[in-house]
Amino acid sequence: MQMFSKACEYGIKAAIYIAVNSSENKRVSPKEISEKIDSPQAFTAKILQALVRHNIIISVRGAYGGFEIDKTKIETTKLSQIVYAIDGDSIYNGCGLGLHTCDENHPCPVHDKFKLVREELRDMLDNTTLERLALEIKSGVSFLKT
Amino acid sequence: MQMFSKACEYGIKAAIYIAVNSSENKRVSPKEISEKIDSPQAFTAKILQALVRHNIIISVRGAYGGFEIDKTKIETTKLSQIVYAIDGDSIYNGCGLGLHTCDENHPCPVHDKFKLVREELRDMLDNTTLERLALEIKSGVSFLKT
DNA sequence: TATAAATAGGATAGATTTGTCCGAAATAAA
DNA sequence: TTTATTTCGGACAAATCTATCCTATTTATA
Ligand code: FES
Ligand code: FES
Repeated sequence: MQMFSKACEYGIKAAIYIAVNSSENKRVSPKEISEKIDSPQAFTAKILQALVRHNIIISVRGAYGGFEIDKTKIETTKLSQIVYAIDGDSIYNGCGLGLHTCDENHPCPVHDKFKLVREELRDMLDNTTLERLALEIKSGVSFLKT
Repeated sequence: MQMFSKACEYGIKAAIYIAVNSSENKRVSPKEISEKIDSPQAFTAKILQALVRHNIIISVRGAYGGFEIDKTKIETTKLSQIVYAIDGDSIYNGCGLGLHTCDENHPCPVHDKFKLVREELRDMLDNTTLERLALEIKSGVSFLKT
């Protein structure tokens, strides 16, 4: 079960790391980020660009630049927004067995159960904020690598 | 969210189609299967071989051959066995954010929630038999394509 | 204005997954 | 025993995902 793509994994962890630092008014570089979340640097930079385009994080070009996230956005940004920016809406639509449409009136054999699991995942993504995840990292309750 | 690989999707649907037919004492060919479940024929044949190697279905070579499944096995085979035969145990282990190990004492930021979703998926796979899925197809409650 | 530092973005390479092709091996029936 | 049929299995091809490299562009500071 590949819940998220690699790109999405890196994006989530990078966003959390940026949130942790922005809460302390520190801008961070792709180099630092990829070291701290254990991800390939150039690939991570690409993913950061996507998060910038979706207005989840802010990039500052030029000397003394880097990535940061608006403090108010740390509180409001949900995991679902990050996943959407990178993987699109594939979480919400699509049949678990690849039928052309996931439809109550024309369900595949695992539709009912699959839908439950997916709903739970959706709730999880919709109800988890960057703020909470960043706090858990700061307090040492959870970790971004190893 | 790619819950199952394409190979796994095809494998599940193929196994159900074979079960439906074996319950009526009909052997089926990869050609017929792939038409009925809307999957690429040669690729599907490869996946069927994996199911044969894992003793989930039986293949009969030569003229009048094809694939079938032991009637007693229709009742006992669980979805989890099919998934395991094709995708391995990736459903049960591995961190949702790619940490080297998924560990209660060193959890990633989404560990608790992720674990819940995964447990639910695991229960679903462990408690769903081929028999029930085949019956739902026969009764027209669910569908294998479109 | 010149320079150094940093992100943006296109081109490309590697890895994995998905999919195809074809000959070999097996089997039932004529 | 021959033939037609069918799965098996290896080689190969295409598509997608992951990852790297290099140059352009932007910006702060001297
Ligand atoms: S139709 Fe397959 S998951 Fe809904
Ligand atoms: S450590 Fe990430 S899911 Fe368990």
